Amino acid sequence: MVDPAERRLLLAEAVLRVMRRDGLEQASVRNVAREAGLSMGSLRHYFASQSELMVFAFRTVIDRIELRLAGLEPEPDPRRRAQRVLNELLPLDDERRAENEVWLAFTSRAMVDPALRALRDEGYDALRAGCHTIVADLSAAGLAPTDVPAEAERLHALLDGLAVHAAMRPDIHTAESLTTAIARHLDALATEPAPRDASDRG
Amino acid sequence: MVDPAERRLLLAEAVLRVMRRDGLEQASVRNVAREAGLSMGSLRHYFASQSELMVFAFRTVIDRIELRLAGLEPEPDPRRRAQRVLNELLPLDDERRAENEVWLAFTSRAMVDPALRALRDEGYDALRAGCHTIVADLSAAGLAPTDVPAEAERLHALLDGLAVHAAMRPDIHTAESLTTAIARHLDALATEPAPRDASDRG
DNA sequence: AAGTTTGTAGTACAGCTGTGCTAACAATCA
DNA sequence: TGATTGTTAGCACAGCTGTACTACAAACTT
Repeated sequence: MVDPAERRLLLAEAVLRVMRRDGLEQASVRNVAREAGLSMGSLRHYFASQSELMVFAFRTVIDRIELRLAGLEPEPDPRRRAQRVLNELLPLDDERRAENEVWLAFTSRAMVDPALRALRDEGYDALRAGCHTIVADLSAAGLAPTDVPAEAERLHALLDGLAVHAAMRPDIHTAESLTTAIARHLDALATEPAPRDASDRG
Repeated sequence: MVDPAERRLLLAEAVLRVMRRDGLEQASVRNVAREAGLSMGSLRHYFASQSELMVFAFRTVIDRIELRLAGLEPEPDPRRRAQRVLNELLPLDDERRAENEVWLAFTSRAMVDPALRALRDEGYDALRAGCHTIVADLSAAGLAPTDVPAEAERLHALLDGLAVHAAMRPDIHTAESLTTAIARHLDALATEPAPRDASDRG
């Protein structure tokens, strides 16, 4: 007998493999069951519907990312801590490249699938909060402007933009170029710590 | 009799409507034909395959964006020109919000659909080139750092990141907040025109 | 030991898909 | 006039989809 929770994980991983190889629309109940080496009936024993399976697969990805972040060794220097956390979120190796592609597919699907929307928003909020913390710490150390919410939003957008670009053009956006891009942004934040006048925008 | 080119456009617009309302996977030959008020047979007269229809619909979106950019009135001041071009690329109104959602769906699909990949890369290259031009002009006027390729990449990622965020959370990312975010970035570029030392990154 | 729950498999069903095919109608040209 | 071409419609086909259902074995409970 296999642990049910473990079997659900195996099925979630089968979903992710199929999604990455053939696209989200190929992640049918049949294809996922075959990928996992199970029958349709078995799969349905663990997930009552396809939607449930998809939600669980997405949740698995989110959990994995959060676990990795929580496992980072403590780093007192805010600049180095920022770089490490952000590097952990970028698709620098194959495992995270896969997660990134899956994230993109789920994000797109969540535009029209209410069940996935809540999860997507959860991931969005978590990433936004993480960026806020990073910028707040940098700002407190004089390494970022004082307008923390604005800089957090900018960092968040930059991070997701880089992730999308890396998914689209993995040949151009190598691990090194992504890391460098983030490092450059953090450097730039440190050189403009003075609050700017908000009256001459537009 | 209707102009064939015009009818193809009508069908492409039907694709975009269905995609935005029900998701890309609902943009089947049948649904699109019904949306356009035509029979399946008629649709197939204009597009020999579903792939052809999709590619044409994507191309329509790209053409529309390029047309809008080309129609911008000339603006001598590089800072204001940058802001205007970038505002044109952000999902600030309903029409461009629709385009943005469609772009996201196509981008996701292009991960596994070779026919769309070429178009997606074309759009990516065009946007990248546009960002490069903007930054180069700003840099020449002393309003941006001298490392133009790096800053172009940063601006490009920021732009796409904001677009993704706006698609995910249109309630948070209003037209005003998007415009402000870009304006703030352009301001920030102007305050750090000195080239930075590349040796202490990481 | 009997009964109950849990896991696995297989099948059936209605509904959708893309595509190929045929037929009818309109317009143009010889 | 007849013939050809362009346009619209509709159907048939094979194949896939999610879900419901039954059947059977293994494990656990009482």
